[in-house]
This record gives sequence, structure tokens and C-alpha cells, in this order.
Amino acid sequence: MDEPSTADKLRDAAQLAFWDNGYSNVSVRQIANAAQVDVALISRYFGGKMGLFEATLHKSFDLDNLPEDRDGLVELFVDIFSYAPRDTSSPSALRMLLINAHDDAVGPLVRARFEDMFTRQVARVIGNLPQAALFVAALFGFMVAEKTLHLPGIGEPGSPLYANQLRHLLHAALAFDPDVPNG
Amino acid sequence: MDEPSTADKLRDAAQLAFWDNGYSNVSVRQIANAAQVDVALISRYFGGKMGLFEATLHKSFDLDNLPEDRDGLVELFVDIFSYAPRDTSSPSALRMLLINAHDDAVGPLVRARFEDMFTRQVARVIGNLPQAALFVAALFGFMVAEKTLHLPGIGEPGSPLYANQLRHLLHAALAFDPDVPNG
DNA sequence: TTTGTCAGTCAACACTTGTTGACACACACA
DNA sequence: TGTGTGTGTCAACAAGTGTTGACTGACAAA
Repeated sequence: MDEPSTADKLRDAAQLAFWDNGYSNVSVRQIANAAQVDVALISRYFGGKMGLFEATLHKSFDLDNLPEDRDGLVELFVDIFSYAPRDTSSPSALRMLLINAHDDAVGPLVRARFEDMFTRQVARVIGNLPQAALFVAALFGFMVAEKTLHLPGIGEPGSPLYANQLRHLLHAALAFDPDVPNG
Repeated sequence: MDEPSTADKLRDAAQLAFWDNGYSNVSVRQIANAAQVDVALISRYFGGKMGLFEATLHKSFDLDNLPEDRDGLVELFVDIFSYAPRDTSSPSALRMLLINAHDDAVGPLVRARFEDMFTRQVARVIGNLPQAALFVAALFGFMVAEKTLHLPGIGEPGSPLYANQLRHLLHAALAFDPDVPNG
């Protein structure tokens, strides 16, 4: 197995740090330290801190092979939330969006990036915009309640209660009827 | 009308800044500047930046006069979200929680603060912990989708579509049955 | 050997951060 | 008159920020 290149080491360390703590809360020296690499190389290889952040975004922010039916979509996310290891796919991407969305420096970037993915992938297979918006709202809400607030009342990830709660909320979102009051 | 005291001016400016941009993204000099007050007075009156932040928390983080029935609770939040002016009550408090929850410095503080309010107020009137957790998950998700992501598909605040979407999701959360698969 | 290129090291830069202490002023009390 | 006391001003501090440029060393091509 080849030694990863210096740029790769930097990008990997940057992704871990940025996605966990947010752009403004991480310094280039922390990243360089974690990657065991000199700080100056960040500016050399990526043009600066911002360039390094963008490089972490290009690494798999998309959802590949999305199911084409709505029930499949629900079960996919239930699975991802229930059993996701700590990797670069969702829900890590959702979490990183949440952490960086309010940042002055990178907020506009990540929000635009997400809206693109939303309309191009999720909203397309759901086919109904108000339902699709509610669907991702449920996704984000569940993530906030469990991953950041650790609310009592949410089941343990992997438990039947946990899966049922998320599934219930997602199906409810897809059942929304814009034309009916209290739809 | 009396001129507000210097401490009040600082606390007001701090709340606007902290709650909008997050603790780490705001400097004491910015706050002092907005309050038209010397920076050093922050340390004098509040003991430092952290003390100033805590002072903003003590200002109305609680939900007063919560309805005792579940339907009333839903309608209260639908109203608040639909017509809330920019003030110190929810959903501003929810938004500020979202922005600061991941901060290393103040995250633990605001999360503990919220969990206290959750169990003592919301969970109590709902009476069912898994339902209550889903309820606030829906609340947060809706807020993220609309207020920070501005997702297309969410209606304009104040419109019937907007109210119906939020109401639908909240009622669905309260209808969750932990004992039934796909509850 | 000489030359050129790429990778990495190191010190320094200009700037911002939160905080502190010395100082000046105004007002009340003796 | 003096003497505190509370309030605000100002300059400075140490620490941390992102970025830059000069430098060394390794390796390949001429």
C-alpha cells in the first residue's frame, strides 16, 4: 500500500476537522499538525484555508445510486442513520452542513451546494416539492434531536424504536397533501 | 424614557450578535462597537466574553404560559413560526441553540439549558417522551429547512401552505406510537 | 558536472483575539 | 475642603490567526 500523498493527508485531516468542528473553529495549524505536515504546504497546495475546505467538499458530497421509489428512499435513510459508520457519506454530510451553514465564510458555499443536491436528487425522485422539503426537514430535525441534542426520548441508533421514529416522521412528510388543510 | 444602562446596552447588542452569528464568530470588539461602548467594560461588568454570553441566556430563554393540551401546543408553535417578529422568544431561541450547539466553548452550556427546558416544559405537557422528542425534532427540522436553508418547497411564512406543512409534521410527531412497527 | 524542478522546512509578517491595569473625570459624602 | 466610589478611556499585553518568502535537499535531465 502506497503512502498517501501530502495533499491527501491534508485533505483527509481537514475533512475530519472541518466537518466535525466547523470551518471557523479549526485553524490551519491544527490541521497541519493532525496530518503531520508543515503548515505552509496548505497554502502551497490548496491556495489557502478556503481552498482546502473546498477540496473537502469535492470529496463525495453527492448521494450516489439513490433509489427511484419513495419507500426505498425512506428505508435508505433509515438504514444510513441506524448503522452509519463514521465516514464521508450522509449523515456526516448533513451534519457538516448543519455545522457550517451559519458560518460567514463558508455558509453561502455549503448552502448552495446542498440546494443543488436537493433539487437535483432528492426532490426529483420524490416528485413533489412541498413533500420533498418536508422530507429533508424531518431528516435534519431527527439528526439535530439525536446527534447534537441527544434528546431523551429518541431511541438508541440501531434499535427498533429509533428506526420506527425516523420512518414514521419520513413517511408522514411524504404523506403531506398541499391541497388539504391539515393535510 | 430613561437611557438604558451601559450594561443593558452591552447585553442587548451581545444577544443580537451571539444569537445571530454564534459565540465564536463574534468578537467583543464588534459587540462593544455596536453598543457604542468601550471594549474594556465588557470584562468589567460581565467578567469577560463568556459572562456576557451567559447574561444573554438569562434573558427569557423559557417558554411562558405553555398551553396544557397537545393541540394547543401545535397551534402555538404554528403561530409563533408564522408570525414571529424578530425578538427574543422562540423561534429565535431555537435558532440560537442551533447556531451555538456545536461550539466548543458554549455548546455544552446551551445544550444543557435546552434539555432542561425540554423535559420541564414540552415533554411534560405532551406526556410521552418519544412523541415529545419527535415533536421538537420536527420543530428543528422545519426551522432548518426554512430559516437556514431556504429550501424551495417550503411555503412563505404566514402563508396557508407554510402553516399546513408545519402543522402536518407536528401532528404526525404526536401521533407516533412506539408500540406499533411503522407507528 | 551543471541545471532545473519539485517537496518540504523555518522564521517572520501583519493582523485579530480577549483581557488587564493605569489613568481621568464626575459626583456624593465626610 | 478632602475623600472615596463608580464610570468610562486608553494603551498595551500575550496568544493565536492565515499567509508569505527565503531557504535546503533530493532527484532527474541536459
